[in-house]
Amino acid sequence: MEPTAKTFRKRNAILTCLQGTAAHPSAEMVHEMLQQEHPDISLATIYRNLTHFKNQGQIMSVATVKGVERFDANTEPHVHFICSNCDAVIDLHQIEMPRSKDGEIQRTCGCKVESCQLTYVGLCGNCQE
Amino acid sequence: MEPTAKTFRKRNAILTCLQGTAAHPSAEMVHEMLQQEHPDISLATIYRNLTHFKNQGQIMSVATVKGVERFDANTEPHVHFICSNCDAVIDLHQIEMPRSKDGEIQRTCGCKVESCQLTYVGLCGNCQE
DNA sequence: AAATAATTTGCGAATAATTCTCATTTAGCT
DNA sequence: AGCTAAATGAGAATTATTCGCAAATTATTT
Repeated sequence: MEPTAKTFRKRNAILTCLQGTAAHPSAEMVHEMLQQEHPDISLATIYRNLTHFKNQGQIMSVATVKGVERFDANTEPHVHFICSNCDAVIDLHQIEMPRSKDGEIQRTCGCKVESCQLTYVGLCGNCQE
Repeated sequence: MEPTAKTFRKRNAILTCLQGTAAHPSAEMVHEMLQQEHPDISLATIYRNLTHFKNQGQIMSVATVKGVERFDANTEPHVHFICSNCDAVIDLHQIEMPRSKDGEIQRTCGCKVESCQLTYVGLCGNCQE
């Protein structure tokens, strides 16, 4: 069965939601954001599709903030900042990722690198007063 | 009340356990590791003391792997590798942390950096066959 | 050393995030 | 329309973590 425009309406809504936000939302946040458009969408559907897209490589999990997983439709490696007060997850596009050390890691410990995350933690502008 | 040798026997056992391992264990893993020494120790005590030490800055949470928080008694910033197959958390002492960009982050987005984590994900030596 | 106060602990219940089951719906194909 | 496969909703189940409280341990005072 080939996917068409009408297929997977809610599934697509979830991906579109993620692509249209910079908030790096959790499953619950996506659920809330979709209430207008799809008031009957189930939380289970959100979770199911988030793992689906994650497996497909269309989204990635960028962090677990206070026990809650946060997602990003931008799968290009980039740096994040997490506010330990308000739990905001913010892109730091200005900061560049350190150049890949995959070869060195493979050589020194035998580990095969597939991805890399650089995350700063602290207080965002709002939470500093 | 001043702490003495006899005080906080189980509390100290938990810290010692963390200091003596490179496994970056979860609460449950610490619980298992202490079974010999303290067969009656409760999981709640592990959790309580892990948060206690974390608040004191004596340990830190280094990652959440498949929904489970992992701890490290080495609070010096250093790089980690997480195996997505066996969930091992490995120190990459050879790889250096990128030099602190705190000033640049403060300037560009107003965020005040308190800590930083660099984490590689992939397959460890054992899990590559 | 006994009495008292403060802290830590064990146990089991409570919470919260996530996953699972299964019946129902929806979409695509004939 | 009828058939098949995939997606969904609802609520139950699972899992990690926290909480409440009484009992135990340790420290402090007498």
